[in-house]
Amino acid sequence: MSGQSHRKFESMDAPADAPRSIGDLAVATGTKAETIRWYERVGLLPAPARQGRGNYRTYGKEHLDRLSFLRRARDLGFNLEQVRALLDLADQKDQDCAAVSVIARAHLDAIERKLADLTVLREELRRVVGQCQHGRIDECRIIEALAPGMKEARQSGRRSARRG
Amino acid sequence: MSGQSHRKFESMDAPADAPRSIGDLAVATGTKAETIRWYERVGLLPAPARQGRGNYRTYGKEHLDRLSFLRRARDLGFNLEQVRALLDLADQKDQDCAAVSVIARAHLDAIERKLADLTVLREELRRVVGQCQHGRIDECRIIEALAPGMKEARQSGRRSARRG
DNA sequence: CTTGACCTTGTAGTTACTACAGGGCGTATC
DNA sequence: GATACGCCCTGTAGTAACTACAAGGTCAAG
Repeated sequence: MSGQSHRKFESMDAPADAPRSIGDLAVATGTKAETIRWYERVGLLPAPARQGRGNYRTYGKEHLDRLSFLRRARDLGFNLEQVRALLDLADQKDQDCAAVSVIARAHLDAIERKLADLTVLREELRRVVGQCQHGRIDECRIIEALAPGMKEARQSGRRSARRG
Repeated sequence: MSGQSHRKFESMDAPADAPRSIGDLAVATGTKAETIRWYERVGLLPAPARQGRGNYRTYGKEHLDRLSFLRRARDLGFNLEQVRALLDLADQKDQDCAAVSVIARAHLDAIERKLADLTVLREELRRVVGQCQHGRIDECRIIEALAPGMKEARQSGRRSARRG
């Protein structure tokens, strides 16, 4: 892949702080090059130096670290606004880290809420699936379970999941 | 809210099959009017009759049922493609309901995978959050957990950058 | 007649990317 | 030197599932 054909920059076996092309950084962090450029455009990654007439981006260790941080936070489910806040905080090394904790805890709470919702949802779907007798549609319990009102009018104002 | 000021159509206390304005339908199903119009535009809800010079949409019970079905399926986490398939199936009442079951089961599987993922994630975040000692950022364990290589970036320490 | 809630259409914004299109650059090989 | 190929560049448009206006028309009450 990268680092064995005619590449311009150092390959991945080179020292970790050697300059890297966007492709190298992409491989090293498991991020597509297009995504990296996009992070730069929206201000999550600083614009790297450009080298040569090709105007190619040249990344160093600080980019690798920052992007790794970003991707790991994304993997943990933080959204980009949160990631941006965390990155800003990480740059202020002499500040109190309480703000970091607040963001992380808020996210943990959100995940726990989502887990609870999904658990309820799973039970309901299990019930729904379990009721299917493989008959014809007009006696299918799945449809019935999904649209209680389609057989007889009934409504209640419960709306909770989704949108979080 | 709806159904007590000078409204054009029947309020929600009226018979369930009375014609409804888009606002009434919105309240009855917990859906925004804009979303209902959007469902119509993408073919998930049939275009209702229009009444009067105002060209207002006029909904009947079949719309209420169909939209309730749609919203309930969305609440259960089906995406719109799946909902569309379910609605199409529900319209073909003499078909076998095995297809419905397949969709529901596939979705149940997806939910179970999502639950497993989220559980892992929660544990990881809990661990991360639990390590915070509320000190300064440059010794914050949360930041460290997100990017082990980053804190040393400008601090002269040198260690090999790991990457999985 | 004015007010104001409601409706209409249409377009653009959201999140977090992804997918091209159309072109330039760098190195290896013939 | 020519060619081939892989990588890079910018810019635009597309995705899901809505949401948020903007600019205007309609209806019923006071």
